[in-house]
Amino acid sequence: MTVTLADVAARAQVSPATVSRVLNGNYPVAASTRARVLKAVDELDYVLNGPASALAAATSDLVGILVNDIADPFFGIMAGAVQSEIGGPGGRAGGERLAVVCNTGGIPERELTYLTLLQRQRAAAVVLTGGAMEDGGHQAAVAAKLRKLTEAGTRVVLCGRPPAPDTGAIALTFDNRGGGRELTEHLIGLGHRRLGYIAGPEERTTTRHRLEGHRTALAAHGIEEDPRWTVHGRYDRQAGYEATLELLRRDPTLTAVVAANDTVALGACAALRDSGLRIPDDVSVAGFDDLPFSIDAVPALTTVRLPLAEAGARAGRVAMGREDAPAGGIATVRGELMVRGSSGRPRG
Amino acid sequence: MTVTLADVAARAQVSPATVSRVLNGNYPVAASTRARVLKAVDELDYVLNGPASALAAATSDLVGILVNDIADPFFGIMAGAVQSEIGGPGGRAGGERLAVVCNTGGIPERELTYLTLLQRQRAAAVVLTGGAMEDGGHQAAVAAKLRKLTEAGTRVVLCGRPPAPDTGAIALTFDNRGGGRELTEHLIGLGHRRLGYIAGPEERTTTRHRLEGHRTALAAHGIEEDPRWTVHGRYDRQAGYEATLELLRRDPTLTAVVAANDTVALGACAALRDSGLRIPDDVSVAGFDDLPFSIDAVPALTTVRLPLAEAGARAGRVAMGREDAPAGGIATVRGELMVRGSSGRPRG
DNA sequence: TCTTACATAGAAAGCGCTTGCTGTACGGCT
DNA sequence: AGCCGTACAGCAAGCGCTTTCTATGTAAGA
Repeated sequence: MTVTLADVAARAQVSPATVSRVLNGNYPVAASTRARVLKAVDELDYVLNGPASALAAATSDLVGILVNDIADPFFGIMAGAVQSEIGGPGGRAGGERLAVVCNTGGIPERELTYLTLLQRQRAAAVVLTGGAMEDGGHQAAVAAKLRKLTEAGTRVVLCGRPPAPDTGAIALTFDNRGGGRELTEHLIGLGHRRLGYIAGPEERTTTRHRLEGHRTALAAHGIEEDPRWTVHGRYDRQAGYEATLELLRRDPTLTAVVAANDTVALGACAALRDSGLRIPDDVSVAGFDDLPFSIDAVPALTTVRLPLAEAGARAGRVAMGREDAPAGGIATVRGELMVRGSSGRPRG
Repeated sequence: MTVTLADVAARAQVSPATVSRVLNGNYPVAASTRARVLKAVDELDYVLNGPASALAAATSDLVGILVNDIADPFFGIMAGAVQSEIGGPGGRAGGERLAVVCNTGGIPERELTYLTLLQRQRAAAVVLTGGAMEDGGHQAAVAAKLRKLTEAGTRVVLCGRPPAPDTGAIALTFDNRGGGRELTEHLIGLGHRRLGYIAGPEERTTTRHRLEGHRTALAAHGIEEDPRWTVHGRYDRQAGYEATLELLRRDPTLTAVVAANDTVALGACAALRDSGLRIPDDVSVAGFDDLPFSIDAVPALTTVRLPLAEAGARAGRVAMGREDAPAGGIATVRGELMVRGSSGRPRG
């Protein structure tokens, strides 16, 4: 049998109530008593029963973090930052909180299941990172779930995700549209007029917003877009590789390739190299996110830097109520254009 | 007030016991009754109270995964694989389990705190990934904790970590020593005799084992190592960059640089390039792990591929009792040498 | 027809903790 | 000296669920 509060109480010659109060430190206990209790706890190697405590107190110290792909540093960086702020071990603030990182794999139903699981655990807060799926029914279902959570007192923060109106969720949204526009404008400014675009999976807000930004820039400069210039694919290297080959096949005269994110851009670079094209002399390449490895690409990747760690940290603080929510519950986080070696003037 | 089991019972005109049994499906319930209960659950939007359930049943559906750095794909890939196997949402197997990814940041005390937190939550299983710290006291403390956990019925699996004897923990250990040896032998085989080594942080098993492998190879070929050829640093790009400059400063005649992992190797490449040296013509570079971006380095990185996803998946299955533990509770996972463009014959 | 067994459903006793309320000293007042 | 406020400590009632044991209705066996 494991050691219980009562065992500690018996050994310290006090009531269980007193032990509980010593452990929670939310009620006056005489120093001598406290010492006696602590000694007993130590001697018996007592560990609080989390579920019992959560049940009785109707609160929990679990914080959920939903990510699309935990193996992708884009999410890893945000998740790590959130975690560092929620006052888990190492965080100075109050009680120890346990961060639960949930990997949805970008699968709508999994996202919902995890939210239910978190709701079941009576999570103290939930942070949803990354773009949302655009399937109508799913969005409504998620919104309903989020509303339930906030109503039950769980703080919900969206990090790098569009706002979810009327759910009580706080949103720190990335300005994907603005970043996309800026990036493409940079290329247009260099003289590019024929730009391929490798978009992410369809039905994703991130994908759509970045693409919209790209198109806005084209339109603003009177560039008519050829439908063949856009290819959709997953957010991974291989998709970038294949999409680039496809782009090249469709229109070998392209002078630039804009990728939905850095990982995809890396695949694009590989495809271009394998096709005997030089970067940026023959074709310029641009990514998005500015993940750590982007600067190590050769040539270094021109991209839009998203302050992932900062945004994650802020999301964590907001989730813990340690920082005020932005006005209106919505804040926009801007990206910063990073011009590097992979983009240059088009040939000729 | 939130909806409770009793509410559902009342609405379905059955006892709470019956509702519980329908929900858990571990006791015969007439089909008609079950349907009625399920209907009530649906209508009331009932969500089980996790803590209460865990308390009463003395079990929990939480599975902990400890990682050193969640922003590092090395850990992200393993964590994702573990998670995909523990039967969380998406996993077909039985109950929904919640994976708790805990970021220790490589800090000993945090590791311990997280283990206590997991113990407090009565986690069903715990997977510890990556190398262990070699601080004696800490190791003993962790071992004691692990023993407690296994004694309490929590399954403990070490993934990519040396075995912890007498703790009841199951170990899937990476053959870092063998990989390190093979890698260096490859370079020696190419003709290198003056090899720099950028090791990871000291007091880490991974660091030590890889370095030992390297030295074993040198010794086997009668190469006397110059103490100046080894530099320690963090497992990140910047550390690799700085260490490489330091190495070059100490001995400009080095013809190869072996890094503790791929990320460090990338930093090394950058430093070499910035120093006007060509890879591999002037200096060969090698990494370890074969993370996804390694193949995109220019030239592609010679490295040792560790089957992170496979190991993680296996660890997950073992943790769930879905796969038998290896004989003796210890299995060694080998790496595979990947020879690519970053290594070549030394000049001259 | 009466017993024996089986399939379900309910009653109730906790699981280990928190917390509102109720003592009980003790020191400082008037 | 008598009273009250303060500072602790304990009692006991749950928190919402699981599960053992018991009760009941029914089908099968004698």
